[in-house]
Amino acid sequence: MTASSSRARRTDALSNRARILAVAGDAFAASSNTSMTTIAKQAGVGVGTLYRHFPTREALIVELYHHEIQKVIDLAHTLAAELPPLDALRRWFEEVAHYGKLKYGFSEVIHAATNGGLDDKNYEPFVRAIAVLLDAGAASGDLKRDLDAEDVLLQLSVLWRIPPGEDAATRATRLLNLILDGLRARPAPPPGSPG
Amino acid sequence: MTASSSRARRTDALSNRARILAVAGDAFAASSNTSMTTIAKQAGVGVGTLYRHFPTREALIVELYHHEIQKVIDLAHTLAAELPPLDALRRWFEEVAHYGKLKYGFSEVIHAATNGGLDDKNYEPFVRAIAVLLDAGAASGDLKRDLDAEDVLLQLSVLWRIPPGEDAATRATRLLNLILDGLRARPAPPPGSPG
DNA sequence: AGAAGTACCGGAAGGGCTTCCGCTTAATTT
DNA sequence: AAATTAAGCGGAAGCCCTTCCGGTACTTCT
Repeated sequence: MTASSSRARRTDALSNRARILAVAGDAFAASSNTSMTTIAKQAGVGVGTLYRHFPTREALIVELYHHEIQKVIDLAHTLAAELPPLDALRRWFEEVAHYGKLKYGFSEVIHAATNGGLDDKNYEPFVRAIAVLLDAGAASGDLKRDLDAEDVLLQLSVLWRIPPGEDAATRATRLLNLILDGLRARPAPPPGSPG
Repeated sequence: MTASSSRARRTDALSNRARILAVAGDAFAASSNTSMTTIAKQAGVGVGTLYRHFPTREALIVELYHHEIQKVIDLAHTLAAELPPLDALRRWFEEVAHYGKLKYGFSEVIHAATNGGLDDKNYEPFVRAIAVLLDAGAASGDLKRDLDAEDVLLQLSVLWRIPPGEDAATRATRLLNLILDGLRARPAPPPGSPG
């Protein structure tokens, strides 16, 4: 059922693409700001070819971490099914913060999507994963009911903008708690409290 | 008491600096991503001169909006003194969001500071302004007691990363509410509630 | 006024991202 | 097997930010 309109992709194009991904994986692992030119050179192709396959630096990165991103997205669904809503949310946030620190594919997805680039292919599943977690919390009454998944995603993006340093982990935890508390349903104030 | 070590600044340097600032003000107002080269050209100086006066693009922007930034910082102190803590905080956040949208000097300050650039000259007053607001809230019991001003600043930075669009204002408000709820002191859960 | 000293200027140059387009060559047709 | 066609290639070129340094021209001293 694959819509192969006219011709199949050329084999050299295929192998180039694969080689670029392999090289880029190593390159970014070594230094996260390796230049496109360098990657092209190492892969033995011209910049033009690199850009034909990945129209943007961010596109390349997103493609690279595609699998890891998918794993995290899947995790959201698993957690939502297996844990109490609040725990699920917290666990997932922690996972996101962790990955965001190590690799930084997430950060790129958010940034690209947030800044109008990138089609929804990568962004939307992320949003839906959050929505699942939020829905579970809304159903159980632990979370507010009118939460917007994109809002939450935006808040999460703060987690990987924490400047690196020895207290980074502590800050991440603190911020995570603040975010979570913001999402939690507020108990009604006791009657007769000062207005 | 000014430490004028050897000589006074040259008059051409002074006038160049002033002209650059004037030109840059207009240029950024017209298009926030005007290039340094363009600004230099419009100011009738070489890029080298531009960079001698403002070692970085962000430095130029920060200097440009210095006054506005100071105004917002002052406002924090005023509000803290005049309004109930929660109202003061909300009002101030709204102001920050507003300015951040219009100009974007703030965004640059945060970004620069967050990414290790920029000395504290611009960053610290911002943090202290927040601290004042937080302290007032802690004293009145409306806010949590152990809040970190830098954490809150980081959260605020989300406000000016909202993608522009017709619903931007709505989203800003929603996010602002989430952030505020995260900062508010949580009433103790009623005794006997499910753990 | 003239000379000396140096703060400051200007723009070439290096490195980055991305676009463009003439040429190559794999895939397909005859 | 030769011819045809267009997918794909490569790298020059445009624009950006920033650095560097030889030359200029304010200031100051005599």
